[in-house]
Amino acid sequence: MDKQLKRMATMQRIQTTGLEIFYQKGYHNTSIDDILKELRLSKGAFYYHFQSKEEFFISIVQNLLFRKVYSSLIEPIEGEEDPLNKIAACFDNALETAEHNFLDYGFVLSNFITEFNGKNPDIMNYLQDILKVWEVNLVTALQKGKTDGYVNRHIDSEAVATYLISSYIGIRTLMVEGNGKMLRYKYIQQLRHYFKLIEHKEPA
Amino acid sequence: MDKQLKRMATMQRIQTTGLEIFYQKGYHNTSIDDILKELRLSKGAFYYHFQSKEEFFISIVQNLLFRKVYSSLIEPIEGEEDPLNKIAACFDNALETAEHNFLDYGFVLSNFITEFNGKNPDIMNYLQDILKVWEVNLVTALQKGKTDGYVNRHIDSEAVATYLISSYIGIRTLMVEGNGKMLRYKYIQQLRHYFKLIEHKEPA
DNA sequence: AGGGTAACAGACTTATAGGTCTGTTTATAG
DNA sequence: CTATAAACAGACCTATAAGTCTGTTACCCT
Repeated sequence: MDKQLKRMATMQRIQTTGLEIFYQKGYHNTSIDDILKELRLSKGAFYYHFQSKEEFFISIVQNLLFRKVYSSLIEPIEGEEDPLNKIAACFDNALETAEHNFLDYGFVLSNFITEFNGKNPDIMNYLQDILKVWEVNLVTALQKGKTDGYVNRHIDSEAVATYLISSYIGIRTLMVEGNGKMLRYKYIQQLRHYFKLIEHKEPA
Repeated sequence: MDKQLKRMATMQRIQTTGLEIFYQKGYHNTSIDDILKELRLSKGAFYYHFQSKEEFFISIVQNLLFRKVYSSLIEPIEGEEDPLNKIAACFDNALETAEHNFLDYGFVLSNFITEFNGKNPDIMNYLQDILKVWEVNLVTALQKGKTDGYVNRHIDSEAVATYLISSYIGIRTLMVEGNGKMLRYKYIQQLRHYFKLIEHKEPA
C-alpha cells in the first residue's frame, strides 16, 4: 500500500515542476528531458507513469491547473457578500503574487490557451472548461450581489463577467515586461472606477 | 534593377505567408518547411534571402506586424476628435474582422508576446515596442480629447490606455473559441458603458 | 530470507527541423 | 551571344526531442 503513496508522490513531483517549466518556456519549447533534468529523473521513470507528453500535460491541467485557478480566483469570491469589492480584492491579490514572479494560474491558463488555440482541440477543451467555470462563478456572484443589494439590477451579469475575465487576462499579458507594480495599480484603479457604474445606487 | 524588384517580391511573399502560418500554428510549432511547402519554394530560396528563422521572424515583426497594427489600431484614432467614440468604433471594427477568422494584428501581437515572454528577450523588445507606440498614441488621443472637451479632465490617461489595451488583448484571447459575435457584443457594450464614466460631463 | 513486482535507469531508435552546400536555372550587362 | 552573378532547387548534415526497450534497484509479501 505504501507503493501507491510513492507512486502518487513522484507523479505529483513530476507534474509540479512540469507545470513550472511549461509555464516558463511554453509547452512546445520544453522537452521532457528539461523537466527530468530538473528532477534528476530518467526517461524510464517518466514513461512508466505517463503515456505521452500530451497525456502528461492534460493530467497537469486537470490535477493542478484547475484546482489552483479554483482556489485562487474562484473560491475567494464564492458565497461572499459585496461581490464587487471581493472581486477587486481577489484580482489585486492574484496580480500581487504575479508581480513577484510567482505562478499566477489565471494567467497560466490564458497563456496555454493562446499556445494551443487551433493546434490541439483536445487540450483546448480542458482549458476552456476552466474558463467556463470561472465565468459561471462570476455571473453567480454578480446575480447574488443584485439580490443582496450590492449590484445594480440593470447590468448584464454575463457581459460584466466576460469583461472582467478579458481585462484580467489582458493586464497579465501586459505585465510580462516587468513594470508590474505600476500596471497593477493602474488596472485596479480603473477596475474600481468601472465598478462604481455597476454598483447598486441607493434611491434618493 | 529588375532583380531588386524580384528580390523584394519574393521576400514579401515569404514574409506574408510566414506571418499567416506563424499566427495559425505558433512560432515554435511551425517549421520553415511548412512555409516553404505552402509557397512551393525551396530551402535554398529561403536561406538565400534570410539568415535564420529568428532573423526572418524579426523582419516580419518590423515590416508587417508593426505597419499593420499601426494602420488598423493606431492610425484610425490619430488626430480625430471625440476619441472615445473613435476608439470604440476602431476596436469594434478590429474585432469584427477577427470574427471572420482574419488576421487581427493587435491580437497577433499579444499572441506572440505570450509565446516569446521569458524565452527570447531580443524578439520581445521588438514586440513590446509596438505595444508602446500603441499606448502612447492612445494617451495622446485621450489628452487631446480633454482639451477638446470630449474627455473628463480628471481621468488618468495612462491608466485608461493600459486598461483599454489589456481589455482588448483579453477579449481577443477569449474569442479564440468561436462564439466571437456574442463576446464582441458584450465587450463593446461594457466598453461604452465604461466610457460614460470618463466622458466630459457638462457642468449643470 | 528470497522471490516477485513495482519503480526507475539509461542506452537506443526514429522522426523532425534548422541550417549547409553544391549544383542548376535565369536574367542582365557588355 | 556569352560571361557572370543573382535566384533558386534539393540532397545532405546535424542536433534535438519523443518514445522504446532492456536491464537494474528497491520494496513488499509469504
